[in-house]
Amino acid sequence: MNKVRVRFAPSPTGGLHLGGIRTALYNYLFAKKYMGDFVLRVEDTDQTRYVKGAEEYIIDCLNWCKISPDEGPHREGEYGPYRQSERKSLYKEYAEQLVKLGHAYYAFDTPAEIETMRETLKGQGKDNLQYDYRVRFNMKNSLSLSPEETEALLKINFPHVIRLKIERDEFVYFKDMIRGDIEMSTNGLDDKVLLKADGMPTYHLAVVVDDYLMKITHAFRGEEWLPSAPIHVLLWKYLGWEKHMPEWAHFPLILKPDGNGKLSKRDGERLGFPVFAMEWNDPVKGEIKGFKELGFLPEAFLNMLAMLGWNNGTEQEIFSLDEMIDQFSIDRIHVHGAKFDFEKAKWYNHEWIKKSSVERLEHDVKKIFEKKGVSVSDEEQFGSIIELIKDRCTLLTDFWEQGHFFYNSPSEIDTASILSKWNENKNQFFVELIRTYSLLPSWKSVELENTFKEIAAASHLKPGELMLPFRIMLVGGKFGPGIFDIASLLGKTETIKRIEHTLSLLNQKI
RNA sequence: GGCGCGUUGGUCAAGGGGUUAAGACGCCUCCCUUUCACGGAGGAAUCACGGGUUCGAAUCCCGUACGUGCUACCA
Repeated sequence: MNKVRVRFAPSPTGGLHLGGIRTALYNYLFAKKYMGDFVLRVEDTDQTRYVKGAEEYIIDCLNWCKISPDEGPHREGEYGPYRQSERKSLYKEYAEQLVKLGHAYYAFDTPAEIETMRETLKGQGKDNLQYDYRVRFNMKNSLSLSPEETEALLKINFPHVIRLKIERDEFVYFKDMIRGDIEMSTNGLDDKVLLKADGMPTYHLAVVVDDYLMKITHAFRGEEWLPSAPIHVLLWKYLGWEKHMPEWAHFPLILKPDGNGKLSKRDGERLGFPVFAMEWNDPVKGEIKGFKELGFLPEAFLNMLAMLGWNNGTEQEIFSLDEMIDQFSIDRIHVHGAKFDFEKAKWYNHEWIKKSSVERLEHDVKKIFEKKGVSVSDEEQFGSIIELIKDRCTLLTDFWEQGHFFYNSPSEIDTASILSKWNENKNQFFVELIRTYSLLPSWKSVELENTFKEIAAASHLKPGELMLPFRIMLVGGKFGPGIFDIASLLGKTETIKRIEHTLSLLNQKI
């Protein structure tokens, strides 16, 4: 059996969204499972939609997700070039071969003429406005023109395209690895343009030629391609490559969480969640944040994406990339689309943060702190802080909210919550606490707690009544992990400083 | 409109003739915690509809409805 080769073939037209990454992921998983190659092919045949920087961005996203392609424009293999625009001359050759074989023809119609044809059809009450077997002999093409006329037009380089001649009343059969046997009539198909007037191929020609030349064994793509699959199957046949045709699989779509339709790039801003993997600097709309910037771990992002359309049949929901490679199978991919749920996406991230080691998180969290103007000097303390708070962080960015008070003393202190039940006894307790704490030989969480409780008992106060004030003194409000853990990590000097500070605030207010 | 593909709680889903129809997210209650989370225990909530086939259908067949995709010199 041939070596498995799959490809991810995005168009460099802007940010890479969820669906794109998932397609890349499934391709990657399949390739790695069968020790095959994962190829990146840039489908930049539409010059009008080309966006500068999009290609590099796509590669950056794949790298962030750790599903980097084995071959691509950034890493040439033996099947390059990997940009379709650089393969332009190849396609023409095959398109002309199809003309010679009688499966395609030159068409010289201007856009206006095609528009007229559609208007006429509409006028006749037809609702099928396609350029197909019903109208092609009335149009200006090498089928309706004499060979001499055609030759003359080609000679003066009259703008033209090459169209596939779709025969009527034929049936195309093919097998989809997810959906099984599929049969479609050619009657609904139009004579697709194969080669555009600018000499660039359309997707239909390019995908077949490139998959053949790049020795692709399995062609996976979104479900939106299913209706045009017969065109591709026909092309494989007409070009005489039928024996080399890849196996097909069409992935279900990712749908909008609210109403209807597939998730689009616009839905993110409308619904308040990211749709791109990473921040995309749109030339028109400016910066659009991605999952990365929002604080997602790539492991979680991929895990979430994988489960949106696939599972291994067990209750397991958390998978590492390696586990996914091990467990993946195309036939367990679902056949229907799934609505994207941002809440569930966050849940995956939370799970991944909880199970990640300090070593794994350190670097990312440090960058977030640095962005906020805090430079971490004590690595060991920082690690302990991460360990202490990671269970309460859903996003990486939550580490700041949960941990900033270790580095900055609270700018606002919720004295109101203390004041309502404040009295001289409590004040005395904290004065005594400062005195005792400052004499403490070691500064461990348990000892701090024991000492605290002993003094409370001696003062005839319930520790519970004192812990909330203590918490507010140290962090400013009613939040955060265990208060003695906080004090322990804060250190003696800082702890005492914060108690004194709040005490003086309280005295002013009484 | 035509053609294709779908349809299990609000969402993601397991299940493919006999099940009390798993599990997860979210929501609610309680426990733990004298903060908030985490964790633990419970709860509400589902087989689109109508016909068949069958002793028996969420599971098979047909129809309808609904959803979704395609119907470009875009991918």
